[in-house]
Amino acid sequence: MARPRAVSPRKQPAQARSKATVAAILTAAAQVFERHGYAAGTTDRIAERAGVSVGSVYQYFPNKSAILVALAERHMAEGFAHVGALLATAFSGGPPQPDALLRAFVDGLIELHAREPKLHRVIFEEAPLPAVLRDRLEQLEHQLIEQVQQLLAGFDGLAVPDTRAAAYLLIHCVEGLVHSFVLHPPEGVARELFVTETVRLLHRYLFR
Amino acid sequence: MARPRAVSPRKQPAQARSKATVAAILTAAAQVFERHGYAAGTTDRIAERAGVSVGSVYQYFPNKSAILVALAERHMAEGFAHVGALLATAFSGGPPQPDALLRAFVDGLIELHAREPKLHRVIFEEAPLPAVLRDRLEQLEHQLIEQVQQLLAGFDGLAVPDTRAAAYLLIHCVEGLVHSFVLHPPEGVARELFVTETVRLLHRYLFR
DNA sequence: CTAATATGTGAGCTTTCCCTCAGTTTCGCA
DNA sequence: TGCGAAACTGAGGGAAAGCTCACATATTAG
Repeated sequence: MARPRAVSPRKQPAQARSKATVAAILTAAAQVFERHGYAAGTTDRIAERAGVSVGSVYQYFPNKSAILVALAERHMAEGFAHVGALLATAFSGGPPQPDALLRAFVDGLIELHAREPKLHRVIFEEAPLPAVLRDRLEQLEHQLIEQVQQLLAGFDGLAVPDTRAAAYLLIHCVEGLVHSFVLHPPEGVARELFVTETVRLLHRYLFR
Repeated sequence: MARPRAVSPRKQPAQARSKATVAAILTAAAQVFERHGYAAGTTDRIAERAGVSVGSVYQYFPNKSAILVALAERHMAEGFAHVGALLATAFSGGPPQPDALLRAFVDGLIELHAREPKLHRVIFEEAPLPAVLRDRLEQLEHQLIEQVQQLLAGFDGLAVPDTRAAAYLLIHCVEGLVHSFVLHPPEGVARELFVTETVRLLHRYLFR
């Protein structure tokens, strides 16, 4: 198990064929990582699942870690697109009711996690992400908190002493709840009930 | 990297010397897993750090996974003892005020996570725990939910429609929040503020 | 003191896995 | 159709990690 060396430049896919190969590799990698985790998700297995030889994998990815990074970037891009679209909808009819917004947020996060739940876990919990990505994630979280904070500041009837702390709690509370809910679906708590209760929790925390 | 084979029986430490060895191995393993993670926490490194040879490690643990399991069991035992003592204190002067109880709960969980935060992460997120332990954990979670549910049912002024759902939300919300807080300490949200706000969140969710 | 047992050692066997590269096939184009 | 470039192949090199075992040392019992 050689340590990943300095990232060497790799070919960019030019022909349609090679683009399909890269796509197949990423899809396969997602499946393999989901099933086996990162450590046991070998590049040979990824290649096999993609219907391609190992050599082809290393034509486009300098090492195994790069595959994970590409996957993480794709996952995050999809996530932001999804949530963005959702918020756009919520805002489409003028400033939305807080409850509608909260519900959209919770629902969106569930969809997001439910999309590739195990992969999400591998990316954000199990695998050793390069420092670059870790930093980027942290930065994104800061931005998110800032945005939520400003959103909160625009609401009437707010009952929190510190909007920054409130934004922090809000985000991590929802993230934690949804994460648990998707990864270990509880008995006796259906999705509808879960969402309703989560929204109620947030509402009562935020508003008087 | 050989796959862990069927667990073979190992010696139990009999003399004082070997008990010390086992203790040293566990301590070393905790440190090594904290620093390097599970996959990169090699048995050679653990042995070196413990000041013993690899052979000694394999006298008492059939494989690397068994070391993690022992560590997990110790971690969990300490955790339950800690929380148990804390709740006992909270109940020592008759039935406690909900807020005092919630605060004790949140504080206790923070202490618990802050004790060995990285090891906690390795055990519960990164490493592939054997199915047996996974099951036991799930069972413990069920019990915890049940207990919290009964505790809730004894309170006056409850404002939740479904105590089981409320217990579920309560536990996972706190767990998620504390987990984030300890592992990625936020800027601008001190511990005191964090605890106060978390308690407030829980209180407002639960009570009218 | 001596024998029996418990504990400890560490070189190295075996397996696994990342990754390379010499050679082959396919594609785009004139 | 033929040629250069792009894409692909897969056996195997090299290195790391889990684990063993023949041997050495410490402890205890009689």
